[in-house]
Amino acid sequence: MGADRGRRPPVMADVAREAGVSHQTVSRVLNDHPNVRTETRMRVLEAIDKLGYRRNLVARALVTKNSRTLGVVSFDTTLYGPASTVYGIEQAARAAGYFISIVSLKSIDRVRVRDALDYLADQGVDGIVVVAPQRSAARALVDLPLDIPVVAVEGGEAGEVPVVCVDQVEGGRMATRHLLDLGHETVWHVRGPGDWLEAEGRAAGWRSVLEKAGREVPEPLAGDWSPRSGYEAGQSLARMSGVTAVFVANDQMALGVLRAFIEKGVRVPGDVSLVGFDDIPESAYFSPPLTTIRQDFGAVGRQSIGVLLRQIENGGPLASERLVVPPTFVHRASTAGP
Amino acid sequence: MGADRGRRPPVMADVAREAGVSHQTVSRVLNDHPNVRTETRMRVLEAIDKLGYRRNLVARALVTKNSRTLGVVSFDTTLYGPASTVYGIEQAARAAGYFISIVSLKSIDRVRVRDALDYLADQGVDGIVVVAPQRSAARALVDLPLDIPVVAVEGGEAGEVPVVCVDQVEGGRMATRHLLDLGHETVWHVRGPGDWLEAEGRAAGWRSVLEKAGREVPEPLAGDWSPRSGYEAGQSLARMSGVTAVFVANDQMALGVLRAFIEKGVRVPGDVSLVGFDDIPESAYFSPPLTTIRQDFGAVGRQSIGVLLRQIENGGPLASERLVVPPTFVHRASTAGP
DNA sequence: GACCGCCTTGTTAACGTTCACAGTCGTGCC
DNA sequence: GGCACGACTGTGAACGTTAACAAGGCGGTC
Repeated sequence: MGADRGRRPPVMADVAREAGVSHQTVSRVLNDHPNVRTETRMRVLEAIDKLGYRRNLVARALVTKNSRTLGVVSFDTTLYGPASTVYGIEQAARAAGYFISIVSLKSIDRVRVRDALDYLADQGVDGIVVVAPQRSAARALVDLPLDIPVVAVEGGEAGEVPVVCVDQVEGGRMATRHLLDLGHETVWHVRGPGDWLEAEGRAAGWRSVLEKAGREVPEPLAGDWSPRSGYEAGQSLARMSGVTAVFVANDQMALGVLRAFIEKGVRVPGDVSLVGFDDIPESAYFSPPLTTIRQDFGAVGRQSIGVLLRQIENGGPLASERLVVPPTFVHRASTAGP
Repeated sequence: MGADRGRRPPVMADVAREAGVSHQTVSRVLNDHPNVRTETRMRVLEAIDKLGYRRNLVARALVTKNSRTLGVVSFDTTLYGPASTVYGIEQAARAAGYFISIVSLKSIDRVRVRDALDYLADQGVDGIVVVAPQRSAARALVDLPLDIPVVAVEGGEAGEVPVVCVDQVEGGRMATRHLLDLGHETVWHVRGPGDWLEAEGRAAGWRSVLEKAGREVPEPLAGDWSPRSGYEAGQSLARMSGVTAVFVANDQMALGVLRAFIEKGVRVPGDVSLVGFDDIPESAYFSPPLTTIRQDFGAVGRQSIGVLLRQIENGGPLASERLVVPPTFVHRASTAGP
C-alpha cells in the first residue's frame, strides 16, 4: 500500500511516520513500556502490521550489548550423548527466548576450546555452554580471561565455572552393585578413553564398589567409546577365564563386546552378564536387550541453560555451582546370576 | 599499558589513537584493504595487539548488513541422520568463516517451519539451511516471502529453492537389486513414516526394481524409524511365510527386525536376508553385521553450504538447483542367497 | 613546469536501535 | 490559584563499525 518504496525493509522511523508518533514511542510499544496510551499503542501496532515491520535485532544488540544468543561449544555432535545434550540445550534456550550458536569440535584441547570461546565471544553471545567431557577441555576453562558467563557440562571439578553433570560415579556404582547383587564374584570393566571425565567417573564408581565389597579389582580394559573398540575388548575378555560379569562404559562399546562374545560362543547372560551406560535408543533391541544406566540428557541441557541465565541476569559469575543430575538404572536381559 | 581505563573493552577509536592514525585506517587494516602503507599497517597491528582489541561483529553486521551467520532448521537433531548432517553443515560453514545458529524442531509442520525461518531471519542470518526431510516441511518452503537465501536438504522436488539430497531412490534400488542378485524371488520392505521424503524415495527405488524384474511387489510394512517399530514389523514378517529377503528403510528399524527374528528363531541370513539404510556406527557390530546403504552426510552438509554461499555471493536466488549425493553399498554378513 | 593520476590517509555520514533527558499535558492538593 | 507530580511523548545523542567522499603528496609525461 504505497509504503514499500525502494523495496527496503521498513524501519522504526517508517512505522513512526505511519502512526504519526516518534520512533521512540514505537520502541516503547515494542518493549512493552507501561507508559503508552492504549490508543497510541493500537495505532503503532496497526502501522507495524500494515508495513510488515520487523525489529532489527542486530541494531538492538549493538546498543543494549546483549544479543539474546547463547553459544554452545561441543565435542563431536554426532555422538548420541553430545547430540542429546545439545538438543536439550537448544530446546531450553529457545523456550527462554534465546538463540543458539554452535561450534562443534573435532578434537578438544586447550587451544581449540579457547579459540571456540573467543570466536563465540566475538560474535557477541551473552553466555556460553561448554560441553566439556574431557579433562583437557575442562582445564581450558580455568582462569579464562573472558568476562562473559560460562557454564560447563560434564566439566569435572567445580572450579571457577559452574558445572552441570550427570553423576557418573553413582552410575558406575549402580552398574557394579547390580552385578555383585546377582552373585558375581567380581566385575570386569571396559572403560572409556583416558582423558574423559565420564570415563574416569564411571571407572571410579566401579572400583569403589568392588573395593568396599572386598573383591578383587581386575585391570580395566580401555576403549574409545566406539563399537569397534568394544569389539576388541570383547575379544580379549573372551580369551580370559573367570570372567562372568562386565560393566562397559557405554552402550556402543557394549554392542561391540556383545558381538565379540557371540563370535566366540560366549553366551550373554548365560556365561557373562553385561551392563552398559547411556541407554541409547538401540539398546533395548540388542540381543539380548542391554541392561544399562540411563542419563537424562534433556535435564542436563535444561539445567545448564538455567545456570547460565541465572548468571546473565545476576550480571556476574555467581558462586561456583555444581548441579548433579542422577542417572537411572534400566534393567533388561543382559544380566543374570552366575 | 594504561589503556584500559574503566575496564571498557577497547574500540577502533582507541586503537587509532594508540597508533596515531584515524579509525578508518584501522578499519582498512582489519579488512585487508590494499592501500595501506606497510609501516602504518605494522603500527596499527601493534596497537591492536597491545590493547587486546577485538572487532565488534555486531556493529559490523549493522552497517554491512550481513552477519556471517547462517541459520539451520532441523528436525530432531538427536537422530543419527540429522545430527550428522548438521555436523557436516557446521564444519563446512565454519571453514568458510560463518557461524551457525540452530533451531531444532520437535515436530515439523508448515507453521513451525515458517516460525523458525522468521525467527532466524529476525536474528539477521545471511542464509538458511532447512533440513526438511518431510513433505510438509518441504511444502512450507514454496512461495516463501523471505528475501533471504534458502537451501533445502532432503527437500524433495526441486521447486523454488535449491535442494541438496542423497539419492534415496538409487539407494532403494541398490538394496533391492543386491537381494535379487543373490537369488531371492522377491523382497519385502519395511518403510519409514508416510510423510517422509526419504521413506518415499527408498520405497520407490525398491518398487521400481521389483517391477522392472517382473517380481511380485509385497505390501510394504510401515515403521517410524525407531527400533521399536522395526521390532513390530519384524514380528509380523516372522509370522508370514515365504519371506526370504527384507529391505528395511533404516538401520535402527533393521535392528528391531533382527531382534524380532531372533526371538522367533528366524535366522539371518540363513532364513532371511536383511538390508538396512544409513550405516550408523553400530551396524557393523549387529549380529550379524548389517549389509546397508551408506549416506555421506558430511558431503550433504558441505554441498548445502556451498549452494547457500553461492547464492549469498550471487546476491540473489540462483536458478533452482538440485544436487544429488550418491549413496554407497556396504556389504556385510546379513545377506546371503536363499 | 604544469597537469594528471595513483597511493595513502582523514573526515563525515550513515546503519537502526535504545537511553537519557526534556518537554507537555492534566490532575490533585494546599 | 499556584505548584508539584504523574502520565505520556518527543528530541538528541549514543553504540562501533563501514561507506563515500575529499584531500594531500609524489611520480611521471608531454
